[in-house]
Amino acid sequence: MLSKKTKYGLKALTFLASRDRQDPIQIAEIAESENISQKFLESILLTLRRNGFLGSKKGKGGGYYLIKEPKDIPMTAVMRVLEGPIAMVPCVSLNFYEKCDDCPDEKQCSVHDLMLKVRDANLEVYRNTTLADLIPTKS
Amino acid sequence: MLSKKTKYGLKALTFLASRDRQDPIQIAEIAESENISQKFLESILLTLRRNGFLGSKKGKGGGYYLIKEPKDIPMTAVMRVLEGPIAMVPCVSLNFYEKCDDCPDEKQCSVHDLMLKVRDANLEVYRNTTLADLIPTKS
DNA sequence: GTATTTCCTACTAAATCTATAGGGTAATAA
DNA sequence: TTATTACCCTATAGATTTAGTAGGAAATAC
Repeated sequence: MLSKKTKYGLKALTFLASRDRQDPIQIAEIAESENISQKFLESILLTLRRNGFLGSKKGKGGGYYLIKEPKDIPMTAVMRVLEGPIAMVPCVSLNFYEKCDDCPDEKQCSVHDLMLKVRDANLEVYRNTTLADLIPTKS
Repeated sequence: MLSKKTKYGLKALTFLASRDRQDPIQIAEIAESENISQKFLESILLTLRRNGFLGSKKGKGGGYYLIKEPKDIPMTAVMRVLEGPIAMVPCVSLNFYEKCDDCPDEKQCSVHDLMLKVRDANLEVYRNTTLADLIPTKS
C-alpha cells in the first residue's frame, strides 16, 4: 500500500508544480485544496524541503515553493524520500541493500529473482516519470 | 515491503514445486529447510490450501502437495492471496476497487495516473511469471 | 513590536505485523 | 489400537508503522 504520507506529498508537489508563478504558497492553502490535515502536511513538506525538493520562506507572504523545474524531478527521487526503498525486499535494493537473515544463499533464492524483476519494472516507471508528467491537463 | 507471510509462502511453494515426486511433504520439513517458524508456516499453508493452491493429507505420511503444475500457477494469483491487492492504491485496483475519500475526481488525480502505470508494470511481471520460473536451477 | 508563517520536537492512538503458546479435533497408516 | 500429522481455534504480546496532534521557537513583513 502507498502511505498517506507519499500520497499527500505527491499531491502537494503536483499542486505546487501546476502553479504558473513560483511564489511561496502557504501550507494552509495546499492543505485545504487537497483535503489534507494541515499539521500532517506540514511535516511532509518539511521532509521534502530537507531533501532538496522544496524551498521555504517564513513570515508573512511565506510558504513553500519548488526549487527545480518539475521536469527535472524524477519520481525515483520523490518515492525514495517519501515511501522509502523502491525494492520490496532489502536484498534487491539498489540504495538500501541488506542481506536477508533467513536466506543462506540469495543467488538460489526464488523470491530474490522475482523481486528483482518487480524492482526493475517499478524503476522503469519511476525513472521515466517526472513531476511534470503528474500535472493534470486542464479540461 | 513484502510481508514475511508472502515471502515464506513463496518459498514454501517453490520448495514443493522443486520436488520431483509430488507426494505429501510435512510442514516440519518445509519449515526446517526454509528457516521458517513452524506454527507461522502452518497458517500460511492453510490459506494456500483454502485458496486452491495446495492439497493436504492427514495422518502418517501426510503433508502438503501442489494441486496444479507449477507452470500453471501465475504469480498474480499467488500474490493476491498472500500479499493482497497488487495495486498500491485501491482506486486503481482491478479486483479490490475502492474510491479514495480524499479525492473529488480521480480522473484529475496525479497520484491515480502514476499508480496506474505502476500497477500495470507489476501486473506485467506477475502475469508472465509462474511458480515454475521460481525454481532455482541446480548448480 | 505585532502578526504571520514556517520550524522543530515530542507525544499518542490505532492498526498491523510477526510471530508464540496452547488447546483440542479429525483423519490416516501401520 | 496407537502413533502420527494435518486441521482449526483462541489468546497474547512485542515491535513497528501510520497518521496524525500539541505547543512553542524562530524568522520575516509590515
